[in-house]
Amino acid sequence: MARKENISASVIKRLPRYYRFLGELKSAGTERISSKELAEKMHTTASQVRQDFNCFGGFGQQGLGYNVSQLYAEIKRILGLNNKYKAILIGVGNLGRAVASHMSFEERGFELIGIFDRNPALFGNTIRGITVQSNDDIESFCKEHNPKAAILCVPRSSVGELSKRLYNAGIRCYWNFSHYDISVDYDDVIVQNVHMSDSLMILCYKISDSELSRNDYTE
Amino acid sequence: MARKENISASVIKRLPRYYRFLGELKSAGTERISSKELAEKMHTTASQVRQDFNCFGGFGQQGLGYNVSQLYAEIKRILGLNNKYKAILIGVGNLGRAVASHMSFEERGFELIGIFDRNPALFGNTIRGITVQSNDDIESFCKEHNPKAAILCVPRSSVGELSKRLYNAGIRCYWNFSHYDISVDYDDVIVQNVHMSDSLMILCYKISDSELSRNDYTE
DNA sequence: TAGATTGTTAATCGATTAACAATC
DNA sequence: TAGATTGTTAATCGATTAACAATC
Repeated sequence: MARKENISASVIKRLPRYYRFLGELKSAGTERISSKELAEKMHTTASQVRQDFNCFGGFGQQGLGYNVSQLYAEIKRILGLNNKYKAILIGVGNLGRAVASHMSFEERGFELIGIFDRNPALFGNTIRGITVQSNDDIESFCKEHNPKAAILCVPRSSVGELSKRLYNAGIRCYWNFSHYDISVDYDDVIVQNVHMSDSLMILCYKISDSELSRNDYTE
Repeated sequence: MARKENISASVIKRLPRYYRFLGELKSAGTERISSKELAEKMHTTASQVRQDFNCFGGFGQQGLGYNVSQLYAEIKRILGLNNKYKAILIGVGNLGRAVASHMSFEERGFELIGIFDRNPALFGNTIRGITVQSNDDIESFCKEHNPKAAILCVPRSSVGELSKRLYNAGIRCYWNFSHYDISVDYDDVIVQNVHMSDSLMILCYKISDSELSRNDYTE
């Protein structure tokens, strides 16, 4: 089957996890795997595994299952990880520094080409061989290097103004760590949020909910 | 209506976002808001807003809408943010340091009571007034203080062994930043993942997919 | 009272699971 | 060929949206 027209967000969200598990299998030297085996490993269902892969065309062999290396390569291609989208990072607090220094951009389809902060004390520092520049230089830098994406590691209060500047400088793709909804301001942007606080609140909900249910039993 | 028995994950995921927007409205001095207005602000639908809130009982007034402060307080209660779950953090790299020093645990239902690392060079450092201790002391610390949750900011390769130790020390709730699926090992744990790499790969997918579609038009 | 907006039920839409013919 | 497992269609389940009676 050919690639489906519109892949649902549910499917896309699962792709990185498939990619991870297949990467492990590949490293472990496993050559073939059936949808049933993979589903058991990942705590999901064989039906879902097959449905997911078949959104992009059939990669398996009836009677034999899937070739691990081939499937791994296909998912890599589907995710677009062979790209080298130029990205700049803004905000070199602890979080920005963690992202800049430890994230494997090259393996995730990106290339970090610029780092910016508003604090003069940080200008000139290098992270990963990249010199931290002033936020004031963002526009000229974008004009010269045309980055595709911006990584926002600045406080919530700065994002409104900053995203406006980045938008005007031609950037339409954002990896947003701030507590701010960029997609509410623009509708022609691609935004991927990492809302850590939201995640912590959901953990809190799960814990308190589990305690509620426990009380239901004992009372 | 009384609280529904099982709240779906879809609804729960939206709660922190409601909480954020209502917090802003409250700060701005808005006293009442209708599901329609809130939906427009948040780029969602009035139906969904009302359905979501009605999972937990009716907080609105027919003809008048919702009282912002009251609704804010209700969602806070629902999320369990009034709790003070004791948490320990393991791994003081840049990411661990960012989380330890900047996350508003108190406003998210948690209290950070211990920080651990395996690197002796860090022992004795203080973050947020908390002294970094050796990973070796985790068991005795847990025995004494009984933390509810563990925050994992260690590399993927350490999580298998570490989560086993934490599990044996009685911890069942994990906020996991590592690239590792704890829930695959245990089925009586509560895990909330922040998989930053997965998020970056999804951004990559979205970008490359948007470029594919553009090519479809021009060809 | 009339207008507005909720709470809630019904309809629609989409995602997951089950089933099975195709085929390696 | 027989057994296994895919690709794909059909059935089920759940989530979202629409509609409207209840009521402030």
